[in-house]
Amino acid sequence: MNSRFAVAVHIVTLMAWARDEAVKSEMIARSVNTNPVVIRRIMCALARAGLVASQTGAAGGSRLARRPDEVTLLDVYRAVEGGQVFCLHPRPPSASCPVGGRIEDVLEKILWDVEMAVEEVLSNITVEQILRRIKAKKWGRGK
Amino acid sequence: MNSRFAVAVHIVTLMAWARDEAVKSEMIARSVNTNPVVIRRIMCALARAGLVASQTGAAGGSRLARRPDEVTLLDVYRAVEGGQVFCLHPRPPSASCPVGGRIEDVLEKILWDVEMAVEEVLSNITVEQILRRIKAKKWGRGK
DNA sequence: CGGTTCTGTAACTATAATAGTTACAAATGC
DNA sequence: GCATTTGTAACTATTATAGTTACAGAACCG
Repeated sequence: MNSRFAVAVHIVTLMAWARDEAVKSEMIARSVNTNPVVIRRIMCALARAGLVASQTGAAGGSRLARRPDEVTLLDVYRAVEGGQVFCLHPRPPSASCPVGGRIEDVLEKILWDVEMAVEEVLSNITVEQILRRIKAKKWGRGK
Repeated sequence: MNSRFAVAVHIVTLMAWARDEAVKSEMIARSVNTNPVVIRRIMCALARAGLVASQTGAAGGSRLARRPDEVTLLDVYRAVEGGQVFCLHPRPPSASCPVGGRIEDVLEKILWDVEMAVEEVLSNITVEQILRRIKAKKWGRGK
């Protein structure tokens, strides 16, 4: 299990919150409660996918490259997550067994269906919606 | 990523294939191409969930505890997989940030929706169906 | 220009999960 | 009683993840 997806959603939400203002990795790191380099690594993946744009130098930082309602969680998922939720056997099953020789094809189709179901859910949530949900939540300013 | 789910499906399929005959971990290990202890560990999880029944001793082995059409992949998934597909932040976000203080609730709901979608797909596939799909596949007896 | 402030990235460490392995006690059937 | 098989502990190897330090290069500002 890894938390890259959760952190990536946190990042894009912060940038949507900041509107057109550039956000620095150090500020994001404080909000996420981690190291700035961890943020920059994930940010880099988001930039490669064209979701955010970063600028080096003084007054640098990152901002969303698209409108928040044009970025879905599927975009974010694909940007930071390698591939599949589940994986197949680490070593190929025995080809001389009637089950072992054919199970991989069957499993592959099932894992594909699972993957599609996950992506369907994620594709229907935009960063804009997340921001709205956050703003709708009561917030007494923690400590 | 882990392959426990794939191996567990392989195991129950082999047992469905074997009908009422007890299958030994050593035979399963050959088909899966791994060590018998790896099989027994996963088998143990399946037994704890009531999906299979094992017997020690000579002429021992394991068999399905229910009919193949009464075991779904959701049962298998729940038996061998701890919890969620994705997870939240490793360390709690800053409570003093308007986004950090509220993002976890929002994310939790989303991850829940994803989990439900995965379980929905898995709950609609039975071991019986897997066995049928395998039998339907051409098989020239590998090497 | 020169200093300051950022990002991008390499390199390293620590931690944890997974899989694989050996070993053996306890259970079971013959 | 003896052979066989599970359940489980203990250990190793490998890998992924996260966290950290360090620094080159870009960009702004005076």
